[in-house]
Amino acid sequence: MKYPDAKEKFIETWGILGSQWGVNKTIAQIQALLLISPNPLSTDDIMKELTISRGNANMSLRELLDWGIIYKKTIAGDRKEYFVAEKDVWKWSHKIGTIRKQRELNPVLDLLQEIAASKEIGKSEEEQEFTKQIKELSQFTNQVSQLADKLFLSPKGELLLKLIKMFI
Amino acid sequence: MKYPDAKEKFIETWGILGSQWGVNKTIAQIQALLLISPNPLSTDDIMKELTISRGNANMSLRELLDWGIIYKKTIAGDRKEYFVAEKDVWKWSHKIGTIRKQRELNPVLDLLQEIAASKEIGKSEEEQEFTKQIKELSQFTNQVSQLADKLFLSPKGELLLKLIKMFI
DNA sequence: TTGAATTTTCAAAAAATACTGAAAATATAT
DNA sequence: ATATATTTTCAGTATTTTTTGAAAATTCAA
Repeated sequence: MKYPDAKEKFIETWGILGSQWGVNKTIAQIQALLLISPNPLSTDDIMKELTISRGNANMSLRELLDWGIIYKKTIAGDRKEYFVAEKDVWKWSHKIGTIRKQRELNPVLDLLQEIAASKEIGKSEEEQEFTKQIKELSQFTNQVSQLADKLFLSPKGELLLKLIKMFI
Repeated sequence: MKYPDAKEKFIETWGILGSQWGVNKTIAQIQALLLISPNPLSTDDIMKELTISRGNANMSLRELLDWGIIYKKTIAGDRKEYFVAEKDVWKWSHKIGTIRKQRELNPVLDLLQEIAASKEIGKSEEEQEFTKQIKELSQFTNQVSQLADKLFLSPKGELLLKLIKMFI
């Protein structure tokens, strides 16, 4: 596969992957584009490359900035704003993971814990099964969550991955 | 929180979580409903409980069956089909993880490897940066993927989680 | 200041996704 | 075989999500 095809296919595929996992396609594609770009790109560059509107580009860039996985960059003597991606895979995946865990998973974990701890739920077969399942789910997700936190908090990842490999 | 509220909130929240992660809301809600139900439920039970159409219930149930996280159950002397959830958290999350990895992640991993190995990509600054980023991404995802496989392959999870905790 | 360049906003349009409901197909009892 | 219960299908509809594009706001150089 030659470069232009490989590039297009990568951006396209990254967009599809995003949308399958709840990330807007354009947002994922802009990240992909900036990830592989050796220099900062302006909004116009991005609009042209992905054939999207200014509004869409602007909103998507803002979201990527909010996630902290792209940065603004000014170029001397140029009024336009330019953007660069955080290129360290570990850093940006860490940020995405942390934010999504906090925004989307934590509310569920909190609800599970609240229900699991509730004294108001009775002893009928139905309510017992409910409590049992919620407790198991709560315990399981806490374990996974802890593991994720520890993975993410470890400085680089490679280290831990190697460590884990050793023990399996 | 009393049982009916807790139940409703759990099903609702599980549906929201699903849709944030690319799983149809109804499908997630049906799984939630079956997870906490002490007895098998019929299509009509599910339709009534979630106020959804027969068509929707049928299609969603089929998908959950395809994933292997719910099962059909017949009740003697009753013509209707009933459904039960796989209740072991480790088992059903393992199945979901495996299927989604295979369907959605593997194509991306394959593409990354193909590009990373391509001899057709040149030496311009742009193409070098491209190859570099693809290689890093490929290496990183392979590590994560291997870790995930090993986690999922370990018989129960608890074991490994404890092991990991020990070494952190 | 003024005005041109640039960015932001957001109502409206388009696209993607999910859901309904009734007809068709299938299964089962008599 | 026939009638009845049950399940499946899918065209049409509704809903949600995404995108556009042009007006408003902002920035900045002269």
